[in-house]
Amino acid sequence: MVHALTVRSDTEPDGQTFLEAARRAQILRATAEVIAELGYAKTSLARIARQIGVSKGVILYHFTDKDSLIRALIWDVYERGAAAIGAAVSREHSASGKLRAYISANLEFTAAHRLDALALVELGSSYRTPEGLRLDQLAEQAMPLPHGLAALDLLPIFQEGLRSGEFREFEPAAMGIAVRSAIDSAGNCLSRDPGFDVRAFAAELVTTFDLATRRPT
Amino acid sequence: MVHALTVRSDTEPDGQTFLEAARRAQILRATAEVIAELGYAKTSLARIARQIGVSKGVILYHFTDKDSLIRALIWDVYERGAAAIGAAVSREHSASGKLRAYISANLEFTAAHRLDALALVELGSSYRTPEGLRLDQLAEQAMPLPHGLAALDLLPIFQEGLRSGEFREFEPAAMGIAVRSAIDSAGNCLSRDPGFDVRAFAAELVTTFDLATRRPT
Amino acid sequence: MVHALTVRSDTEPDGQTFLEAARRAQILRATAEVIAELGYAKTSLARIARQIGVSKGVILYHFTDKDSLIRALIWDVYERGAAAIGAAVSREHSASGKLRAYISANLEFTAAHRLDALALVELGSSYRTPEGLRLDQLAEQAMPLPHGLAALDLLPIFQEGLRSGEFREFEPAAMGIAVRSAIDSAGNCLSRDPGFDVRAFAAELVTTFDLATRRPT
Amino acid sequence: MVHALTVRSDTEPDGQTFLEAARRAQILRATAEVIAELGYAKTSLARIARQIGVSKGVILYHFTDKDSLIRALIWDVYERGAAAIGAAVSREHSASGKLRAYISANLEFTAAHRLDALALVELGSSYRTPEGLRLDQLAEQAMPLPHGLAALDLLPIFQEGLRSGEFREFEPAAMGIAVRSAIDSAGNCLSRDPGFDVRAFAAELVTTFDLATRRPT
DNA sequence: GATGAATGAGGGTTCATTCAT
DNA sequence: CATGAATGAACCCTCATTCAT
Repeated sequence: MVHALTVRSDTEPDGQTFLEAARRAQILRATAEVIAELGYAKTSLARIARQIGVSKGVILYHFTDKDSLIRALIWDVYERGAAAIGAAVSREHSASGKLRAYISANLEFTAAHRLDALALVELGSSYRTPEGLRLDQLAEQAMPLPHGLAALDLLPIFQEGLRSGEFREFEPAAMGIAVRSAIDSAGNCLSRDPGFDVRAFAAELVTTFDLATRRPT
Repeated sequence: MVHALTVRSDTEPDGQTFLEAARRAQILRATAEVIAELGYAKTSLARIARQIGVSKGVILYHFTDKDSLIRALIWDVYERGAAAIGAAVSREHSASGKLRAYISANLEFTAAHRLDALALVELGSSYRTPEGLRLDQLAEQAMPLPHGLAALDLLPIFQEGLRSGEFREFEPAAMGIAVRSAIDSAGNCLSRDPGFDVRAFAAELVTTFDLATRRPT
Repeated sequence: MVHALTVRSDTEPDGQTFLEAARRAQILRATAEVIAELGYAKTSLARIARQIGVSKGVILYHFTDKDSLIRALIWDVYERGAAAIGAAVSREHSASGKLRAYISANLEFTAAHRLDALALVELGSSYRTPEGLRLDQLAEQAMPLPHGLAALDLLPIFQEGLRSGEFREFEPAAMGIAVRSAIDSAGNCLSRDPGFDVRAFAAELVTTFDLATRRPT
Repeated sequence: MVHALTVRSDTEPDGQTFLEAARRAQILRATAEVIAELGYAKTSLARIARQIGVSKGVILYHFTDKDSLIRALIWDVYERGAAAIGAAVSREHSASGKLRAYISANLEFTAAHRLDALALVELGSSYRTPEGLRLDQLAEQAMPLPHGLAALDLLPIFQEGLRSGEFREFEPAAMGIAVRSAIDSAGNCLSRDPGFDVRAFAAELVTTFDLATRRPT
């Protein structure tokens, strides 16, 4: 017992307790659940607390702010998503291969982490920082994002394909918008219809954007 | 004064005064302005009233509810949009022509009515009915929508093209999602970057989805 | 009735209704009461509202902020106090006469408006602006104060008496502190002991500081 | 561990450990620091704990209450102040000498222990017991105060001087208020202007109240 | 001795809504 | 028609305090 008190083997390198980390994870999960179910506008700390069955204070004990809670969730999902997508993309060597991998990996992540994906899409459209910035504007500047996030950027892929002649001539920015918005729609579809087949949808998108980008032979 | 209240000699066929209609239109416009500028979450009746320079009560006199105000705005924009788009689509006779017209007309409407389009996109992602339904879910069931809204439905176009063999084989629902989400993105782009060239974007989308849907020769 | 609706004779030149002004005054009074009784730290909007028997919202309807409510109270009392004191001081022509008038008028105001004086003293020591400034620091810079407030400044009186030789040599700033703090103490005394004789106290202070400042003959 | 808890071989006569006393002193000091810097209203246990770099619990382990912590601080400063002042006063034999000593010693203490003096002044105006009593009211009844505190009482000095004819006729209570409030102002001045010259101020006050009290020759 | 975790009361504030005028 | 006034619920947040470890 003295041992336990002094050695503190329950302290992690990053200064967080096991229990602390578990609580944070639990809260983040509950937050995603509530956002996915009710939408961000109706997501209150009280509602999140009720989801877990604790008092409101618990949340503010583990996260300084409502805002920082939301950002932690964003970061958390981004990080895991970017890692998966980045890995898949970098396994491919042609631009069209990378595009296919990008779409597939994105939707694979959506399928595998429905709740997170849903929450993120909802946040993408409804969350604003206290200063009024949207999630994507935030990503550009204020919030330090995981390195792998670069993997979420389509432009390098398009530029590579355009340079190599693999792709037909098109405006990369516009195509990027089309691809991303299609991908993000999957989350919405899922929330409307739990039976929505994300993987089938992925296959359709892959073909669609393959045809839309490839230089006709 | 009692006179004015009861006789209502200026009553229109549908039971609305001229002035009444003007006020409603003014309020709807102000609502769109505020939503476009601040986002739906920060759109309060007080803020809308301030936009016009009247008291909050005015709004609730003309609209029973905040919710019914929002629905009226949605209906209003839908109606005008659907009319324009429906007309453009019906001028075409081939499925691919209709698809091109659909995309162009949509974005033309966005370009011509930035405020309305912006507001509608914002509402599409952030608004929920008191029962928790989203705009599109609402469209499907609860709210009686203008007849012309069917014009917003892509599926008939796709089905026609698939039946006639003009289009390659694809899943109409998935393609519909891709097209609609790409179109709706224009509103977001516009709100983030006022200089965003909607018509150039339209041209890109037309080509993109033409290539994506046409049966390869 | 039509008359009443259209003419709106109840609107004052400054844009405030009679009723509005009355409510504001009532709220200000209640605020002073609560501050005087419980101290600023325990003065909450809820408590003030309860004092009047209305809901919290009423207060925030008439005053944007808790802070602006407090400032309105400060301004209100200052203005009336400064007017009275300034008038009394300017009726005198010698420096020592002005000092006597200054002390007397201050305490006369305290005696006549116990609640206000008490609240102001309490605010002087406990209130801080959201940025952390005290009342006197606020007076120096941020808040536009009534013109007559200059009347509250002792330094000109001391400087005049020193220049004319009417006063002995002393440090005006230090003497100012002594005089003001003695005056302000009356409020505290009053709150501790409702029977405290402010006017007798005033007479003592007049003599005390007369002796302390006059050039000995 | 159980051992350490039960045996307490390092227990002092008054039941306090050496370490215990040191912790208490450290906490009291931190409390004074925070109060002096932020004012009593913004002084939370969390803030005090952070000042030392410990958890909130530590404070509540050593002091049952926030209130008892504050009282302990008051007592502590009073005790030391009263000792210094009492000693200085008792070295004088004339009433006027004692008054001069009283003023000088008070401000000397303020100058020497700025933090403590500042905290005490702040508490004097902002602290209230849970029952709503102010510091001075508390001193009169509720809190057992160090014996030496009587040294802080001016009345005996005044009464002595009045009886002996050394002082002119005046109301001792009123004069006491004037003197004490002037002295206490030094703390405020110090917190507003760190460069405030307390000793010069002391000299001014000594002269001022000497003139104000002495029987004119 | 000390910590981290959790609670619950209360604070200020926003806002849709109601109502008398 | 329109306004001003008021309400009450909900929201985010702070903080003293309790408790198991």
